Amino acid sequence: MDTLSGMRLFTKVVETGGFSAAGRQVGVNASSVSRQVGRLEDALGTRLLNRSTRHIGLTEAGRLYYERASRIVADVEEANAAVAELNEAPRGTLRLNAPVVFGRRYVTPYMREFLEIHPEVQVELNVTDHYVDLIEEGADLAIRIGGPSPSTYIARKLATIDRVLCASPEYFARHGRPRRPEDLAAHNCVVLRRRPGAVVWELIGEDGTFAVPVSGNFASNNSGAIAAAMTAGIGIVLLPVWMVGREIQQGRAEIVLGDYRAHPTGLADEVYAVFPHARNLSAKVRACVDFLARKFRSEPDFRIGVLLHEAGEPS
Amino acid sequence: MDTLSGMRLFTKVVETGGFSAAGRQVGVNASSVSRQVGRLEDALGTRLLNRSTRHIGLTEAGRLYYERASRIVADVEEANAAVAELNEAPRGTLRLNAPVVFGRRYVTPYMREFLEIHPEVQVELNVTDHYVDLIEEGADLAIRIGGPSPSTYIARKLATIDRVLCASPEYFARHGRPRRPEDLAAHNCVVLRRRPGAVVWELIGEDGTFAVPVSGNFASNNSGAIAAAMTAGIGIVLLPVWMVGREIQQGRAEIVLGDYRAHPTGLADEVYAVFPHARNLSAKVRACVDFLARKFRSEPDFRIGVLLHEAGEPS
DNA sequence: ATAATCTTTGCGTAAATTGCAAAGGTGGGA
DNA sequence: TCCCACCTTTGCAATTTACGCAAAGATTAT
Repeated sequence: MDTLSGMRLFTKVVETGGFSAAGRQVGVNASSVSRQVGRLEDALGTRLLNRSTRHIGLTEAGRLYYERASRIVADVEEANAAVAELNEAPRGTLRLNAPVVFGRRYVTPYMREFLEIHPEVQVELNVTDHYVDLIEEGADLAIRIGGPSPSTYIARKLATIDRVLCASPEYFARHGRPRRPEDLAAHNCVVLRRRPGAVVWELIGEDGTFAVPVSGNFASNNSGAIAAAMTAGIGIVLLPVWMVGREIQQGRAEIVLGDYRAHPTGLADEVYAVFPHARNLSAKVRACVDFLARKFRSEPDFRIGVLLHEAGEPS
Repeated sequence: MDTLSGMRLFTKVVETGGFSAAGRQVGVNASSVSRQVGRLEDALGTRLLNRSTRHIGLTEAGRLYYERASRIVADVEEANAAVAELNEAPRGTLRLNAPVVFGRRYVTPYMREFLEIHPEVQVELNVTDHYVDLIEEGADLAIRIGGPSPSTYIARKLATIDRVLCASPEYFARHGRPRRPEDLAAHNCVVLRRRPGAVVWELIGEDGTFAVPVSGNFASNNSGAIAAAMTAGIGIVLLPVWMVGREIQQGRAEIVLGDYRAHPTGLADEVYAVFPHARNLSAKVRACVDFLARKFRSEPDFRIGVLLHEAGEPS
């Protein structure tokens, strides 16, 4: 039986001085009140109320129980209110995980505005490139690039980031520029490879989609290393624009095949917010996810457009 | 839904670190635990636990709620224990009502032993001959003589008190003694009369039952006044032995027709314990009622025997 | 790789609860 | 003094709710 409901009704009966009055105030039939209080009494093994048709009197046990019950009922309501209040608006500590480089560039800077919008939120940002289990870590939210996440979690895509083909001017000076997607097969391509196997770059242009098997004498599972290899002149890379934008603007890298777009692979060009289950999602997590999604949608660093204009190539 | 049960299970889950473990400890199916906690979360509108198949993690709201919930659960158990403790043995304040004279003679004196037997009981004795409503008065128990009680209450008969026919020696000297029940009709009988109407004394003897209409030039609704009238020599009375025992022993009254017993009328010769409803009767009330019933059963003042022996009449 | 364990959900049955109506009873007003 | 309004309780039928079992989906340890 529902002890708490019985306690609530019991206190109401005591306060209103009758079963009918209590029922009217709570909005249930008087018979329900009678039965619930009766059940409570049976569960306690004691009579709490002495009833006559006209008056209600508290037993000694009833007096004893009433004081405790009314406090308990109040405590429950307070607990509910506390939880509700916590979630009616973003509030509390948000434990956030993000990759090192991406986080430093595109999460931390935005947090200033997020904290201004939600003054009752405290952010605890944990940057790491290692995979951490959200629940074990006690984290609320993780920003992840690429990889799939266990089905225990919800992954919401925050952004798809354009990737560009580029290499250093030095490389192009020595090996020439590819003019068509197929040309890439003959170039030294520096690929991001997380697990053994062939790598295929899929390029989409006005003249169709091209899947080009690429290879080279350098590969890595870390896109930062790929970028460094590109800067070092090792070969052509296909990287998210934010990773190579600065090099391009500074002339240390040049875009090729700018008319083509890379087909998203989910390896390095999709940004996800990962958090435990969507049902009853806390307001702070929802707010942060929405905030980042909005910001990332208009983040110029994720789009190739600007770079092409600056580089002088037609989009 | 049963909020309290949900809270209890939620705290158990937190403490045991899993739904299955909690279920095993409480003795319910793990699915029930899952659903109850889920219902609680839905009711609160917040997720309390982050679950993976292996680990359980508290949400911030969960942490907040856990502290309150565990305290509430403990409070409820304490409240239940307090009430149970109050009733596992006679304990607490017993508010007792009794008639003035009868109470002074046969209740108060016994209370000393009762209080020694039940050291945790405090008795608050209210003596009055007025009818008081138990519930309005806040009383637990009333000792009543005779009268019926409203059906709201339980009336348990504690004793039936023998009544004796007697008058003062002076009266007998002037009017003679009745030898047969029928003789009473010719005597001046002092009757207890609560409402208008004829009074009939029913006497039961070895030779049969006799219903004798009696009358006289003095009547009252108060048995003390009847006794006083008898002592004053006004006439013959039919009174409970305890009211006239002393007078008989001191020779100020003499028994007649001692071989006959009065049929109980419920006017002055039945002692009741009256208390609200028997279900979930508190231990202190039960103890007191049982105690008085036991005492009254062996109370010599209620039996005619001793008086007859002392008076020299055969029983 | 396999087995064991954990959470969740579908499903059928069992139990509990609710509102309505009637009964039994009390107190105030005419 | 009688009558009426109101109170509490209980029977009854219908609805809602809860429970256990079994299976699914998934992860960890052997």
